Amino acid sequence: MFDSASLPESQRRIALVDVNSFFASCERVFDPSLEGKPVVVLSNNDGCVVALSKEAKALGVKMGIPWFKISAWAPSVGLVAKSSNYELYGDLSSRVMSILHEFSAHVEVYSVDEAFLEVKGTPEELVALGYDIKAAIQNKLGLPVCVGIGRSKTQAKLANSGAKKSAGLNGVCNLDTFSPEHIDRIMEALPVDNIWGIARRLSKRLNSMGIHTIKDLRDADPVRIKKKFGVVVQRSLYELRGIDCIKLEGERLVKNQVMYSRSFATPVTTRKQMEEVLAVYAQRVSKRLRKQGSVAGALTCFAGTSRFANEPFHSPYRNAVFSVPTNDPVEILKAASSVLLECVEDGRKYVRAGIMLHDVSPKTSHQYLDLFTPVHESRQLGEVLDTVMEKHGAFSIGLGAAGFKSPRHWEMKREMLSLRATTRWDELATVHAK
DNA sequence: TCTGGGGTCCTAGGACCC
DNA sequence: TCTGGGGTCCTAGGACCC
Repeated sequence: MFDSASLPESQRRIALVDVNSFFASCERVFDPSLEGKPVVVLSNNDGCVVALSKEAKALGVKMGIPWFKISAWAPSVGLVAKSSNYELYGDLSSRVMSILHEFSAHVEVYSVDEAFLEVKGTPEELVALGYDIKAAIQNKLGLPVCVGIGRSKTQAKLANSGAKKSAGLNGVCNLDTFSPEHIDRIMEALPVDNIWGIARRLSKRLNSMGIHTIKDLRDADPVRIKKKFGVVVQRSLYELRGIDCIKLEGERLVKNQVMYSRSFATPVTTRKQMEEVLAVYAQRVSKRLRKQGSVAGALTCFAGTSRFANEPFHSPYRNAVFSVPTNDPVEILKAASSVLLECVEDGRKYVRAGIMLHDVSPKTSHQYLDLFTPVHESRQLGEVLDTVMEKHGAFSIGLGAAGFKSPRHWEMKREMLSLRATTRWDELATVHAK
């Protein structure tokens, strides 16, 4: 463990550790033949590109492009596509995070592939620490990371993108090692939307006020910025100056909102089919809720036709409130279908649907009387479904319309799936001796 | 033919209260 | 006929993130 306790508070810094092209790098861990090749990972249904290796970026492939638009061209440039394998990524992610805990007592897991760490030390010590972290994750997992270090999360983000872009830094960038003049030059060269928290809309409005670069925002008047853009942009401004306003948080294990939503492999066109969909989705969303030990007080249920079709875009959604907070799949299904099915129209081509649960709270906080406990919940139906599916597969049991043995036509398509090598015994990687 | 999924935080405005 | 002002809570929607 890096001992930071004896160092003064003024040497406290924030490091952002981020796995390079995370999904693509995970694919490479168990398929070394992908090393050095352009690789993309596709969203569910093999729809769009959601992750790209550096070689794929160099070919000009863009994040979010639909796979069907480049699949014919891909072989001619050696571009390899993989379906997303979230089981594998999730497992490697938790291994990365546990390694990071060896380097700091305070780690905030920010997303599947990045974390903020509290670190202390002189600028040189912190650069050395960055290389240690990088080497540990490379050696233990075979995943490449970059480390950015600054006085605030926003500075750490900026440093991290520097570490990624500038080959001379070898993947570690500590802003404290640059002179103020050098930092000015860096900030002057970067458009304001390179900042964490400033995207297209805000940067357009900032531009119209004459704020074009990161330096422009850093040096702007905070009061004026707050008045025009609110506290969020003002915080970014202070963070750029090195005042940390966005505190390091603990890991958020319990979500305030839980959603299950999927696009269909082929459109759903009738209420009857939509009812099947909701039955499956209710089961899955309630499983997520039970997994974090919560109950929900309300839900939103939605469906949508394609934005890209000739027919007018139609996306009905409805809310429902439970009389008693619940995680019971039967209650969730009843509520979802009663509100959504009345606004779903036979004959339309729905391409997606979802169920979102709100007012999520810990189950233990509701010590309500037996009288008010939904009858299915009192029989632990949700847990029974979880157990049977765990043992006999996702289609072995289901609620009402979802209780079919075979997959439905609208179920997800993943044609280029890699092995779930770290979580399934029957999908272990095979090593071939030469 | 084929265009992702799962979150967070903030704000403005309405409802309601005294 | 006249019709305040301040506070809180809730919700929908916007913007952002990965």
